[in-house]
Amino acid sequence: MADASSRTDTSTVLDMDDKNQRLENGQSGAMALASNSSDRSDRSDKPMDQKVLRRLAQNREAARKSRLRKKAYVQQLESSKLKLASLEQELQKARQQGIFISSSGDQTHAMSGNGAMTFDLEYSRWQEEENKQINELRTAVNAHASESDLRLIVDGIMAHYDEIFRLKGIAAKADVFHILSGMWKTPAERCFLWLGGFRSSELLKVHAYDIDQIISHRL
DNA sequence: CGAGCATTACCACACACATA
DNA sequence: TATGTGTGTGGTAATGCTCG
Repeated sequence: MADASSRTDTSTVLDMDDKNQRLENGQSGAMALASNSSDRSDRSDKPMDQKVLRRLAQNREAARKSRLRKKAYVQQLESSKLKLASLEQELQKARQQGIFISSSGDQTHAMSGNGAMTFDLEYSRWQEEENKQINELRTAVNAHASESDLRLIVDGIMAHYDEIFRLKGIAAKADVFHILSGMWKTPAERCFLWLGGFRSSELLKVHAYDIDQIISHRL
């Protein structure tokens, strides 16, 4: 099929050259149409001809560009489709591996392995979505979008952050050490946390009072 | 409101391929 | 080998949208 189309391309290019030649020689249908219309209005022949020819040429070019844009859009959709299929396959594989681990002997490792892996996958997807939303917000601001439109986007971003807290909650139940270690973060995030002097033990200090209460209650 | 532009339907044409 | 069919491509006209 590709072979056929490429050959068609060559032929149509040749065809185009031929048509252009005819156009230049004034033998095309367009020229005939222009001359017919100018016959009807025999006041200003040349300006009309020039105007019609210019319009035809512009429209020809516009149609060509429009088709190229459409082709690029379709190609982009196709590649997105392939990428999505590949991601789904990857996710499926990861889930299967998780199930496999959880069905093996050591339940502690099984849960932690599955939870951590799932969270890492979810987090990378969350980050992709976050980038998209930030870009959308940036575009809307640059385009001077209305207050309500901006509010909608910001609300979406806030909801998106709620989602990561929810995911962290689930992941912490499965493997709290994975979440505390921060190994799921990007290198840049880890760098900023290091610069800020963050230690996982800070979380214990924050909850020290609660922990005391729980322990004393149990005793 | 008119000019300019983008998109799309329709058409003609060329080509590849299948089939009688 | 002639012919029918499917497909790709480009030109033109019609239409809708935007902008000054």
